[in-house]
Amino acid sequence: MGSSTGGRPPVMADVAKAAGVSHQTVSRVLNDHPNVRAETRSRVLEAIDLLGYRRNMVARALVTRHSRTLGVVSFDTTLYGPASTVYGIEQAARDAGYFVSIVSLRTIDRAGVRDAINYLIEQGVDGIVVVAPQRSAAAALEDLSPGIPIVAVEGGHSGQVPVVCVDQAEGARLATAHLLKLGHETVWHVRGPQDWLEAEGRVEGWHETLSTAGREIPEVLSGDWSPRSGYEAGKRLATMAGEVSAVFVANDQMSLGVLRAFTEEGVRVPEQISIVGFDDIPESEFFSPPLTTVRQDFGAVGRHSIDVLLGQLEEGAAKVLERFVVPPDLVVRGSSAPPGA
Amino acid sequence: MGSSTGGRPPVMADVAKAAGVSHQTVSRVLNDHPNVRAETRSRVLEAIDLLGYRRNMVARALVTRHSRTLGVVSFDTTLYGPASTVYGIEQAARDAGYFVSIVSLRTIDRAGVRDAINYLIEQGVDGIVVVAPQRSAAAALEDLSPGIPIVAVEGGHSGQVPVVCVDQAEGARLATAHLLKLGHETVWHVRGPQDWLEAEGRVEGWHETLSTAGREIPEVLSGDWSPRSGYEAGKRLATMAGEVSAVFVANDQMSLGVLRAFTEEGVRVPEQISIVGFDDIPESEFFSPPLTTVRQDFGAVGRHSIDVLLGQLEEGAAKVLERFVVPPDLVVRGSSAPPGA
DNA sequence: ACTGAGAATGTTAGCGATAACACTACCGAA
DNA sequence: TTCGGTAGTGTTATCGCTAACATTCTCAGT
Repeated sequence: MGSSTGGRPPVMADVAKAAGVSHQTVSRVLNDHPNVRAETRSRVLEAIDLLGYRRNMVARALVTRHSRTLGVVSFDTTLYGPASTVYGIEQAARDAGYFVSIVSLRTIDRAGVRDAINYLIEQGVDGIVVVAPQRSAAAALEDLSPGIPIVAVEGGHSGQVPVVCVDQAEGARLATAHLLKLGHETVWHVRGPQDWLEAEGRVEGWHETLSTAGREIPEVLSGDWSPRSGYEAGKRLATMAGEVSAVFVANDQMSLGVLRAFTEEGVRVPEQISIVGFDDIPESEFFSPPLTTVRQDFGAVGRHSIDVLLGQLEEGAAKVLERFVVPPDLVVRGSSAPPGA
Repeated sequence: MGSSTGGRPPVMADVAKAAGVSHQTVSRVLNDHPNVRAETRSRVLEAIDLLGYRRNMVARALVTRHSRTLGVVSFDTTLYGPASTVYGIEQAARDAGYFVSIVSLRTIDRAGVRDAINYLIEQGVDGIVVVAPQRSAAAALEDLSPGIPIVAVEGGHSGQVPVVCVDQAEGARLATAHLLKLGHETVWHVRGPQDWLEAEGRVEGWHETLSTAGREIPEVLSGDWSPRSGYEAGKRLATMAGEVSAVFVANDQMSLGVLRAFTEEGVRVPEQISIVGFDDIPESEFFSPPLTTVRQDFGAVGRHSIDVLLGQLEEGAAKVLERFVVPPDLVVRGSSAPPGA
């Protein structure tokens, strides 16, 4: 590749010299300016190819004040939900011609989120998506230095930034109503961890559906999203097998734990107890029995968050603080059936 | 925040004026140069705080020629393996004071990988980690424009770049030997997709262990990592329940599918057939029965890849092209037992 | 008091690109 | 012929920072 540039990678001036034009003309070719003669353009392109020239985006970003890079702040991208969301965001960003820089927090707290955001701003990102599924993370969005567009995914309606999220309460309503419609007297619930907004939303939808239907509202069991915590909840539910006929579990991983506990305790699903999960991870279809669950469209969440972000970027700060809600779907499989079936 | 900078974000010169020093002194404070009087330093820091100044890393990168950003090229970061690897890389990079820019490919082919790498180089990353678990991706590393350190994770020994990976063959040996030791005559295998190096490595270790032990080598079944493909393989294996007593499945998701198929066909695990998986995803412990599997330490892979990359960065190109292998572990659970137990 | 070595600070010159403006052709209309 | 408009190109300034060198200050040793 690079010849006659003395070892160092070629810069625009080298291309200009090789093509016999000014560096500005090279810049025009690179940026598709209309006022360049076709012959000149091809001569420049030839020189670029010959020298193996690559534009220095850092220098470009310095003068244009745009890096065409977006920042993403997330939490534990090993979990299916966050991983899928981040993937969706990355794909949507790239389709829009943007790069993605990721900061994956180990623990989420106000300071961590704020630091991550500052870190990204220093790096010169044009906008930031914060995947903030926890109350404490959402809170961190309250005290923000303005000046850069931010979108929260799965965050609360903090009022400070636009939010894109799946309608958790609606998903819980679908799940609970499905079980009631099958004929169950009431529905038990294994909720997610306290600090998570998604867990709250699911409790809310479940609670609302039961009370609207005038049903008894059982004590809520708690988990931390992990299969193990579901297993523990399942052990407790198994001891109450007489009074429990249907359980709405706040995610699929915990559902797996509940199923395992039931299997160990000889509780048959769905004959004795029906189970509905949440997320529709790829494994759910192959649980024993296959899990009825609520599917979230993470790809849509990613795309919308990028849409909103780029909207802010292009239309300036005057943009309305929207709240974009993606509807979930119920996927019915073998883990739910009429009581005593 | 920012006052007296006329609306625009403050720059170093603004801080300098506010502190009554030159911008160079501000730079020195920011870069922890020794030759700054303590009193001056604190005056500068005060001004920084007062103005809400944030250093422009883009300008800094332009002059230092280092962005302190690393690029990661990956494939389908929704899968547990890649997601965990990327997470490990990101954490290790941040601990080392580096940012991470991610390009997540939808499909992996030579052109895609090369474009992604060029894309990242243009962006000014200091080095690149390519998570290239497929043969075609590894091939893309052959024809590389040099000039920037690259490390392959899970890639083949292409000879062009250093590689960090888990010893797949060793994991397969552990799994197969475990089943033989339990007393099984031979071990069947459900392999991963053709193009994947990990799938090849696992086949290799399995095959080698069987032939070393002088056992018959059964026909290999194929899957694509998905639970569904495991399910289909499981259906076939169930029809041969008489002659099959042990199966080594190339990942945990497929193992789940196999388990599901066996459950449907009334094949009991581990009484009739033992199963060993690979990966140790968080769900495996709660399968029915809990899955014996091979654990990969993705965190270690991430850390080592960053180590190698930074090593290249700091010690120049003279670095040896190493191959760093992380050993896997066997995790014994309920899905494996002596034959006919 | 004088000197010289270092510490502490300031000044100038880029990094590699784009923006803004200046300039040269060339065209058709007056 | 003269003029104005526009397509095509070049020149200069600038983005915000650090490197390199220049300068001033401080203080011990004579």
